[in-house]
Amino acid sequence: MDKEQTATYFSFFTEIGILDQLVSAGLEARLPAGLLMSHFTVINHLVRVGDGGTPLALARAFQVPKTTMTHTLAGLVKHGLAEMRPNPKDKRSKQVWLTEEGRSFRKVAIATAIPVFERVSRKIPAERLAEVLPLLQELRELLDEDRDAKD
Amino acid sequence: MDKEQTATYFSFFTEIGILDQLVSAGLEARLPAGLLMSHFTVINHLVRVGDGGTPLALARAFQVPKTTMTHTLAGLVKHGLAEMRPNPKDKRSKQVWLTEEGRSFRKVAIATAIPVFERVSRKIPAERLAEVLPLLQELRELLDEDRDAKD
DNA sequence: CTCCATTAGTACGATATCGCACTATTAAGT
DNA sequence: ACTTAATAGTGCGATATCGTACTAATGGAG
Repeated sequence: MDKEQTATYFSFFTEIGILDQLVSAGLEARLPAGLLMSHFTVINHLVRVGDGGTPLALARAFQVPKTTMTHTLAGLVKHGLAEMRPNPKDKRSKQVWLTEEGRSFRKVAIATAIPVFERVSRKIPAERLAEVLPLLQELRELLDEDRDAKD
Repeated sequence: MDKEQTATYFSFFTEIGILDQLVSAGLEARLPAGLLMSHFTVINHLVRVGDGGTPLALARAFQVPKTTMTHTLAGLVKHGLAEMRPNPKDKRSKQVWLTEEGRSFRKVAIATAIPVFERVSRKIPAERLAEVLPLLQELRELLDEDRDAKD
């Protein structure tokens, strides 16, 4: 791979990182006290993908050590946003379920971001982002598959 | 803003977050022991924007508390990747300068990512990312300006 | 010049994240 | 069935990140 191509990929992912930093910091500042981005992203994942999965599955989905997920889930349970149930199929394991509070928490959190979206939309309408979305999803799936690669 | 537009913005930023998570976790796993993503991103920023700035300026650039930046910079100094000098224009302040080790560390770190870029390039050539890059940069600048917004 | 609000950095305690080691359970080989 | 390897989750100690409070220096008002 030549230098220019490498630079393109690297610049792209650098921008991704900066964007995530800006969005995460902005959203986290609007969350209720005691709740962090990690809590929100887990809740969001459970809504998108469906709940009832195991803590370990969540840890893998987020590329995070399972001990970290244990801690994050404990926080969600403490705030009444999720509940842990024994896994009937495996006595070692558990299931993570959203509560109603968890689902409404997500809605409220997203709602707080709408003013930001509106300011962005003056310069960048939703259609322009929608055009790019498939590329991002394709890229995400590609990197997801690539996780186990050795080098 | 209607529901569909909101969903588009939100999905977009969700993808951004997932992508960053995948890329960061992958790159961090390739860094030398004791060095984290925070160290790499600061080094990278210093190369891109130029060194000699103050710790506080870095903290603001990364949307991070200044105490966090103090800690991260201490790690860079400890590993010989950067050095702190007194700021001749302000005796309260300091300047952060990259060492040669710091610059070569960045090159090595980027090089370890090239295999990933190459696997991605089989499905998504650099040109397709280059097309999208201006949009990401525009979006980043927009969000950057929006930081101080009240609601 | 003096006063004092502001700013740059740090010390310190609290929480988040991580790696390692351990228990309980399951799965696999014989 | 028995033995062993692999898996799911947790306890615990280490480091990262964050919020508060502090010191030193700056800069502006009078």
